[in-house]
Amino acid sequence: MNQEKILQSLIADNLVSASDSARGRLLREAARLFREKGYERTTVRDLAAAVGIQSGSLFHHFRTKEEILKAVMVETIRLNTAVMQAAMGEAKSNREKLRALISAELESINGQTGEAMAVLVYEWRSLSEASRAEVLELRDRYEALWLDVLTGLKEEGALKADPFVVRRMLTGALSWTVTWYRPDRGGLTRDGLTDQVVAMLGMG
Amino acid sequence: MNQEKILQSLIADNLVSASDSARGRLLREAARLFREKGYERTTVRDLAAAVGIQSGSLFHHFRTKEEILKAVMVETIRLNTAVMQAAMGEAKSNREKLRALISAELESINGQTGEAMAVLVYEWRSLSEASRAEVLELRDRYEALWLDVLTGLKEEGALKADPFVVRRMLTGALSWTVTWYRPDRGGLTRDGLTDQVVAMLGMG
DNA sequence: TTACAAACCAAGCGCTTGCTTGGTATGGTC
DNA sequence: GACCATACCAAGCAAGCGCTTGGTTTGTAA
Repeated sequence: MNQEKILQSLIADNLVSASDSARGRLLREAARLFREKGYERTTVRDLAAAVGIQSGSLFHHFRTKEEILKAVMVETIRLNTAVMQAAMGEAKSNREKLRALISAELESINGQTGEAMAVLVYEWRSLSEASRAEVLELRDRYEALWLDVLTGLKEEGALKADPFVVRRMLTGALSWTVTWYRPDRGGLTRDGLTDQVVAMLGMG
Repeated sequence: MNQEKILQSLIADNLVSASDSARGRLLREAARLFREKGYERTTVRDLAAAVGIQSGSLFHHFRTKEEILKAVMVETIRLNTAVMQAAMGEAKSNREKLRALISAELESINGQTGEAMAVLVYEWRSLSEASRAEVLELRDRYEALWLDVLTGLKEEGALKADPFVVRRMLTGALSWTVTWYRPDRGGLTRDGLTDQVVAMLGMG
């Protein structure tokens, strides 16, 4: 699988942690807890218990609790940016690229990295000013992928509305799916959901 | 103004607090602080300082800190449901009703009640199970307004996608505007933004 | 076997938190 | 003038918080 190869190379470059490492396991549990209870309501004792160590031992791996939150966010953006770039690489036209982006973002939000993506959306206020800047810079690079495609579609005349406005509407609509979309519980498949979004934009 | 009359009658029925009452002032400041820093990071000392009293005096008006959060949410939903019903009452067709709903929700999110609406979206995890149920019941009544109109449009053939899916996409897209839309800072007016959303649904 | 760093534990410090308590000022009612 | 409810203050308690500390176990390599 392509996504697996991307993950491997990111791990090799030390840009994200392997999920079977101590650090990776901690970050996965942290994402789960942060999403479930929120960052502030999750204590370092909760985090430690989730990976089976004492609370003090956390601070051997991370200097502060906030650093854990930042790591969850940074690694998630890195992974998803790489996955997006790969998904787009296979598409020829801008229409196909847009569909690939929508599908990939739905996968990010509702798949393996879903919990971390929710943390990214809901918990940015808990970051310090410095960490926020760092995360935002990565986020900007991710957003540039979208804007390139949408601007292309605008120039082709396929899109009438402002690319920035459309991207922002899509950000809200797609990230909100995390609160209601359950692909397992019958009904809509991920492809079906992607179809609906594309149709909503008048690009079916 | 019509909205003012609605507010007056809700105040008379004791369903929302007058903004010049002690309770109303506290709830307004609470919404501001909860949105700005998040519920957990806002201390009762912050809240008390914002209205110029001692922290202990808060508990003369509310039994717990959580009760303040619940009150912010409950009163906001009550007000916005009433405003929505009024906005829809003036519309004839389902198309007009949908436009009225979108416009009114954008107003809720980006106008006076914007801070409270953001709290409603971001802070529900901080509610106890009991409070959450109470808020959700009010929320369901609010959502029914949307679903009635969207289902009507579906039956008329004006809408192709599933009403539930469309409503959920709209919920995400519209509530997300709070993070980027600044009507004061030039550019898009509220009407212009409403136009773009309507057009996005193929109903321009 | 020795040496040493990484990973962890047990205990608890210092601080902040939500909330309680006992008491006081104010204004209206009989 | 006595009474009382409402709104508030000043002080602080008990619990929980992030994080530190000093010491122990575990894995690796010479």
